[in-house]
Formats: sequence, structure tokens, C-alpha cells
Amino acid sequence: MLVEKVTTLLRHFLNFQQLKQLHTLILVHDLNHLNGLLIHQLITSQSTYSQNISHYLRSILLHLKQPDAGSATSVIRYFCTHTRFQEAFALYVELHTSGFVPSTFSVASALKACARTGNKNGGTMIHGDLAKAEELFSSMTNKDVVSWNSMVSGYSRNGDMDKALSLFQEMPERKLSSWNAMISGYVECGKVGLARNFYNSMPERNSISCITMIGGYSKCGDVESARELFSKMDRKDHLLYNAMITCYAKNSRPKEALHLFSEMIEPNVKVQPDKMTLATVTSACSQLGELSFGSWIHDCYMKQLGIAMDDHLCTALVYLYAKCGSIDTAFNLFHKLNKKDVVAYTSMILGCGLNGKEQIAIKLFDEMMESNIRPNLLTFTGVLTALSHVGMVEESYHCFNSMKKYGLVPTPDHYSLMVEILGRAGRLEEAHDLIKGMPMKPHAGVWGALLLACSTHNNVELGETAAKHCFELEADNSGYGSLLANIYAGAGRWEDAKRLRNSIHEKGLVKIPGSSWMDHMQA
DNA sequence: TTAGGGTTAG
Repeated sequence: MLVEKVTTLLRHFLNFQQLKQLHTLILVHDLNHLNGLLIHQLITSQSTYSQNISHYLRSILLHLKQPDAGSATSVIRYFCTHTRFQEAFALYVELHTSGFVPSTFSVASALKACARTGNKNGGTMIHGDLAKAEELFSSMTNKDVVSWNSMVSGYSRNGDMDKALSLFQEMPERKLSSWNAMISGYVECGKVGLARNFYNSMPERNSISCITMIGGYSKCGDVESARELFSKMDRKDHLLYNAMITCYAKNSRPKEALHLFSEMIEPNVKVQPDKMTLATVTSACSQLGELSFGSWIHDCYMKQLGIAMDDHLCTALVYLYAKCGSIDTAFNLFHKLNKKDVVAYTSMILGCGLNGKEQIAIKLFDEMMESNIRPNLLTFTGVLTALSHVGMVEESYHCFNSMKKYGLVPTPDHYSLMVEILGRAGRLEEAHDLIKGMPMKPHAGVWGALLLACSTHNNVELGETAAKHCFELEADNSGYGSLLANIYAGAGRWEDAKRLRNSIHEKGLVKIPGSSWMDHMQA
């Protein structure tokens, strides 16, 4: 009697409070099988993400003695559709450790969350669950397209394209989304050519197929192929524009990104941008140091379109303002973030480090460490840049050496910064030793930093060594020759200086503005 | 009652 009553009630539209009351009823009367329905209603009654609901959903699931796969999948998907991939994956791990038996659907959802958070280790963990899911799948009597697709996407997200392909070929009725899952898998493992073969042989395509391909070309730097596919699409929605604008921005072609954006909003095209478009366009502005266009987006355009701020867009603006030296505005936005993550902190640290606010950059880094936010390679670029400007050698060493604590391997750029720091302090031999001990081949920027230091400290011998490497690595950059000539002149070796300057002149080399070590200082 | 494919920030 009660069961029917609660079930009927659950099929009606109820608000959060009413659903909570029903949940109490379910708990008291041990009507566990109704939890799935309750969870579904809780999710569908919400149009936006809410912290409240999210906590509540988690607690319902985790208090179940045996959470069913359907409910678990619904909640994981709730997090995913609201781009809370970390929460989605964390929930899956929690369920897993409490003995939850995964289904094909829950595995596919968890893998999606994993892929979007860049969590490779998680993918490996789920691999084991995938085998269980496959068992479950083979025992299913009436497999529908959704279950087939879940298996295909499960394997393709896990990088097992052989299995994904054989399942795909076995599928009785392939849908558009099945093809898209295959394309996405090949793109993910860097096989963009194979992805393109699939794309070409598809019976029909939608904008998702095209977006996936553009993303693949973007990742491998093939902007031209991306543009070719983009141009061929006759109906272009804002998602397609977003993908292409992102492709330009990610491949350091910010001008083309802005150009395509202006094309998108032209009166005769008039595709409505969303917050993703604006986040990407803001990023293109940052690359160009184009503050006026970016602040127009912030001050006018968002209001005009009725687009609300979100953390991604806000972070893009934080970096724009910080990089352009408007540290106060950057800070105001930074404090408005719902969640200050590694990207937000790094944006502030980089911006402050570049604009003479070194102490603030260092303070932000400490604050970030105290909040247990894991730094990444770019965070260290930011903090080392700040430290280099104030000449804090021992702190820099400490910082540089702490990278491995976070599983980070310093890149040649980080070595460049250390060489610059040691060089400024006049510790040239030490800088040279650091270069000699590098586990990878130093690029011209590393030797360039040493060469620059040798010129400020008048060290001819080491300067010659550094210059020799620079010439080898970047033969067409005359900046290095000029630096060495200055060193000769400073040491009174006028003949050598003259000889070098003449040879630069003869080769017709023009000093390239912003050589690579300058880029490191200004990037 | 639910479950599958894509694009955003340093």
C-alpha cells in the first residue's frame, strides 16, 4: 500500500523539500528499491547544478547497502553534465571501494569523467572494471544500442581500439553516436588519420562528428585540415565555431581566432556565442596582450548577451588582466571564483611575476601550497619567473628541487630560468654545471641565458662556449653573435668584436626581436 | 526512473 503511494508520488513533479520527506519515508520503511526513482526525480527536478543536491545525491548513494548501477550511473552522469568531472570520478572511486558492482553504463560514465579530468591512472583502475562490465554485457539477453555503445565507448576511452573496433563491427545497428565514439577513441590515442578514415566512411555526420575531428587536428597541430573540415560544413552552429576558434587559440594563432569570432557575430552570420566562446576569445586576447577587446567582453558584451560568469571564463579574464598589468582587476575577479584551482592560481602567479609584483606572486604560491592545490609545470614557470626578478637564488633552488615531489620533470624552460637566476647572481660556473647535468638536450634558450649572463659579468671564456652552442642550435639568430661581440668589446678584444660583427653583417642576418631567452622573460 | 558521441580557462 505504502509502496504504491510513494511510487505514485515520485512520478509527480516534486520540489527538493518534498523529495527529502519521501526519502525519509523510504529510509524508515526500508523501501530501498525506490531510491533509483528518487534519485532520478531529484536530478530531473533541477535545471542547474546545485551543491546542495550534489551532497544529497552522494549521501543517498553512499548510504545504500548495495548501490545499484542505474542509480550510480545517474549520479555520475549528473556530475558529468555539469562538468564536475572530478566529483564524478571521486564518487566512482568511493563506490568502487565500498564494493559496488559496475555496469557497462557506469564504467563508460566514469571513463568519461576520467578522460575529461586527464586522469590516466584512474583509467587504468577502471580497466579492471571494464572486464566485469564486459562479462555483464555478454550475459545480457536483449542488448540495445545504448549498451553496445557503452561498451564501444568504454574500450575506446580506455585506449583499447582493437576491442572497440571489433565490437563496433559486431554491432547489429550502428548509430551516428557509435561512429562518433570510434572517431573520438582514435583521436584520443593520437591516430587522427584513422579517425579521418572513419569520418569519411560515415553514412551521415553531425556537428559532433566534425567537432571531434577538429579537436583531433587541433591536438596534433594540423590547423589547415581542421579548417578544411570546418569550411565544408554548410550549417555551422556555435559549437562548431567554438571548436575551430579553440583550435586557432590552442595553436598560437590568436589573430585567426579573433577573426573567426568576428565572422561568427557578423549580422549576416549571427551565430550566438556562449561562455565557452568568450573564454576562448579571451584567451586569444591574452596571447596578443589585447586588453581593450578582452575588457569589452567583460564590461559590455557579456551583459549584452546575458551571459553569466563562470569559473572558466573568469579564469581567462584573470589571466588577461594580470598579464596586461591590471593586477587589481585580476584580483577582484580571482576572489569571485567559486573554486580557486591550479589554473586560477597559476594565472595570477604568472601575471604578478611578469608585472613587478614578485612578492605577491610568491605569497600566492605559498597560499596555494597551504590549500593543498597541486602545482604543475606552468605554476613553477610562474614562480621561478618571479623569483628570478628578485634574485632569490636559494629560494629558487628550493623551488626547482621541489618539483620532483609533485612528480614533475623540469623542462628546458625551467632550466633556462634557473640559469638566468644563477647567471644574474654571477654564479656562472654553477649555471654551466647545471646545464651540463641536464637530462635532456638544452635548447638555445638555455645557452642564451648563460650567454646573456656572461655578457653582464664579462666572462669571455664561458661566453664563447655558450655562444658556440647557440650558433649551432639557432644559426639564423644573430642576437647571440651580437652578445658575444659585446663580450669581446667589453674585454678590449676589439679585433674579435669587429670580425664577428662583420660576419653577422655579411650573412645579412637581422637581429630578431625577442630571441628565445627574451621570450622566456616576457612570455 | 535512468544509462551512449563533442567544444571552454593558465
